[in-house]
Amino acid sequence: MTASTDITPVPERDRVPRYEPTEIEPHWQQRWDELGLYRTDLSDTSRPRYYLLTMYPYPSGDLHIGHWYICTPTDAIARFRRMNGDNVFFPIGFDAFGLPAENAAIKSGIHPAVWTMRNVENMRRQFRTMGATFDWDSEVVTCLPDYYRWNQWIFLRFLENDLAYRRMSAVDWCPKDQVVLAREQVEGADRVCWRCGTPVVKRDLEHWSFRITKYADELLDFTGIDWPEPIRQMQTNWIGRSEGAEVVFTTAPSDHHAGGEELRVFTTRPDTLFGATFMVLAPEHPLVASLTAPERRAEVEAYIEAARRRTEIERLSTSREKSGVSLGADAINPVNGERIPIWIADYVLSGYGTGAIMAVPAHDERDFEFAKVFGLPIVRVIAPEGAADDGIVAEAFVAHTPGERLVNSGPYSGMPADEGFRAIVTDLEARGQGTATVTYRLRDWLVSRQRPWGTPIPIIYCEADPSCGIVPVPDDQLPVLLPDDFRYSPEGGNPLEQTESFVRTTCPRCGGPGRRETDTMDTFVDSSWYWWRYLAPDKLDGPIDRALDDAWCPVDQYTGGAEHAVMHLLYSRFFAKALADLDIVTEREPFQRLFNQGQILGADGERMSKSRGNVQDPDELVSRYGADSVRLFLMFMGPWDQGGPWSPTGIEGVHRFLRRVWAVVLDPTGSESDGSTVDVADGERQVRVAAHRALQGVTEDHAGFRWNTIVAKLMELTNTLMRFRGTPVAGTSGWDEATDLLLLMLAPEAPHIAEELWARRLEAAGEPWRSIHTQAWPAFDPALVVAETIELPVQINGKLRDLVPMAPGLPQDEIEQLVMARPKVQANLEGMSVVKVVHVGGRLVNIVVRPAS
RNA sequence: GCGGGAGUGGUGGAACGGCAGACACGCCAGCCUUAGGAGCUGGUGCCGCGAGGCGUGGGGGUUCGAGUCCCCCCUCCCGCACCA
Repeated sequence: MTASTDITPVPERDRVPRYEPTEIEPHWQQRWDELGLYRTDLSDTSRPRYYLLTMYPYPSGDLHIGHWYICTPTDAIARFRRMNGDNVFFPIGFDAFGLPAENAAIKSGIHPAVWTMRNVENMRRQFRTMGATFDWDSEVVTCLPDYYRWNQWIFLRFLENDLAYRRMSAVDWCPKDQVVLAREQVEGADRVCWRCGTPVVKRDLEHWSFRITKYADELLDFTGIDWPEPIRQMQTNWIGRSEGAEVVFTTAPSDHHAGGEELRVFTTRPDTLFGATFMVLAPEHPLVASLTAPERRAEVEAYIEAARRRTEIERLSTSREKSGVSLGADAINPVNGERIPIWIADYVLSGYGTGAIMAVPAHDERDFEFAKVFGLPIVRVIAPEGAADDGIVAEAFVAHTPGERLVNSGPYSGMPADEGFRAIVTDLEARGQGTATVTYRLRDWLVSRQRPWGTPIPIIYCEADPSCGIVPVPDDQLPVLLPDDFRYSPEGGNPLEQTESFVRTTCPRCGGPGRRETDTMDTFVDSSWYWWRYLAPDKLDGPIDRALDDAWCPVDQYTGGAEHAVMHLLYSRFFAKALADLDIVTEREPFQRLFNQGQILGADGERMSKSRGNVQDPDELVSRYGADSVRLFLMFMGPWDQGGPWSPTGIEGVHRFLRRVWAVVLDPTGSESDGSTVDVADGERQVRVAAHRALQGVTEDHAGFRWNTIVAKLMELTNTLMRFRGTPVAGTSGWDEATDLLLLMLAPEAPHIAEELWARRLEAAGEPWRSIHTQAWPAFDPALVVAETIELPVQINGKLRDLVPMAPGLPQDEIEQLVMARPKVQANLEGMSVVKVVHVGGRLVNIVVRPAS
């Protein structure tokens, strides 16, 4: 009371609170949640629908920065679409079956279900800190029976419609642990089991498969969907359609072999049939054993054994020297009756085509190399126009050229290659020795997994009556539940096999004893239809609500990692087509528009994984800088489809930016000005122009998800506002307009700070609160974005020489007059004669000159 | 190896075939502050005192003009069918 004069009055502007993201962010997250701002009314048809889907995560335990990189820009899309008037549905869930839970179970004895659900709990909590607008009411968790029973239901429908079937397939097998190994569980160049170091072998097992190849041609057709070209190309190459012919060779009789067996080969070049100088079978080909001459048996068997240890990637490598073994038997070429030797080689795969090829070394690079290594004959049968046929073939002639003709091809010699192709196939067909055929590289989808943590395949093997055989579990007995008591035994194998309570059952057909199928489904089955389940996660009488499917699908926008370019995205397309044929859904393509963002790698440039110890924990960044800064930083890093190594350098920059936004909005009169006087009207115009130009750019950038340039434009606008902060411009309505636009533009990307500042401005203006996230996206004023004067770049011979200020839109002759009058231009034209002057739409002038003679 | 993508300052990156380096990080200088891992102002591709020259992984080409289009090569990333 007495010493009041000693107290320095606190200046007005010091009362502006600091930007404390950790205080405002949880507040708004809670508020949005309470208001149900992002719970989507799926029955609302008054607004255009926008189904925004992002690839659901595996519940590994903790969210890492990669999840933020996928989810937070996607959330910005959701918020932007809402501001543009759409009814946005943006769900999330968990891809909850998979290997890591099994590994944890083996290591610590925790049941995979317990481990998984604990992780789900934790990740739900972490997801909330993103400030993302997920509709949690629609969540699905695929390891829960409510979800996986419908995998089983769909499997049974596939089975009924011949889309699911059993076949033999080779898998990587650890002989010691008695388990099938995933590719990532096979380590090193010597291919040993990750757990025990035992060399891995290939083993043939009976497997369930889905008949995706039935849809191969339809999957090649991307009409009507808006997908990135590289992804379409990768899928197209993966499907690998090739047109050609299946040609029937016959085995020739020999001492050890009676002959007369059919040997079918697939070739894309039946026109080269006369150039086939040997034949190559895959080492796994069923006729190998009977064709092998006794004296060659030891060598052949050793080669087969070696091939079975190789990966497909190795076998197809073109950099490896070709290897192979002759069987000591011949085949007869159906076009000319010639005998050619039969070899086996690992570059021929049993799963592609017929597992056998006719080798035409003159016209196939691999066959050419093989022939060189083993000294086999090379006969040219296609000659480019005008080529001298000297009989020497220096390299395989593969490319098609106009005017190429068949040579050395009996009656077909002289024909153009494409005509020869057709003639040979027609003649073979007439004699029953060949047919025109289309082959695909795509193989049917092997869905069986010999693992305990997946959807049980709903099949029972009857042990009482052989006529029952393989019996599907009736729908009313679904779900086939996973046992909650299985144990990993030290002997290995699939624990389900050892769980009597699971395996022992009764045959649904005869009531006798039966064994359950212990294979579970590939987790890609779960992820091939989950977006439909989001629409009705609690539906009890079927997997998919048809009315909601019709109202909301296909998904308008799908976002997720490019590492899923082929498999997940192809399987999902297959499901849409198969389910449409079964009349379960309507649309045949699941995702209208696709965007694949890049991957965030560890600081070491390697894929982030716990085992590498290069995982970036976002929680730490959030507690230090706030979610908005982390979101903005991830968006600012670079193009979204690029990804890159993680480096926190630079997060300070976006954080500083948000602090400047805070200061500019809450404290526009703060005295950071340099004191020079400004023209208020001009300044007001400048901030309005800056705001509307930013708005134009930001709106455009949103269409292409160019977050980095959006953030840069908002920074530029803020920098402009900073220049006028503390000047009378800050009190004008133009300033207010610019700050409002800044906040509205910032709202999708940095939702908390935008909401907080918006609320404070409303409060200061005495208006009732309304969320910035329900405001309409503003429209820019076209009159403000056109330039009043321009500086026209002038080039001489393509090199920049001058910038000429002028009004925009002048006619070419006036521009030329102004340009030619410039001293710099004159100086550069000294001793030159002008060849021509190129005008580029009033944006640039290039004067082409050469030395005057 | 095959298929797809990417290489731009010290760093992340920007740039309808038309002013290379926007916007940031970092660094340098100055200001402000009792203080700063705070804030503000200015500078910053390389060579050169300068005029100017050189510059987008390397080499060729198309074009009045190329980071951008075409061909060859190098490096890195993603996928290759049981990781998800």
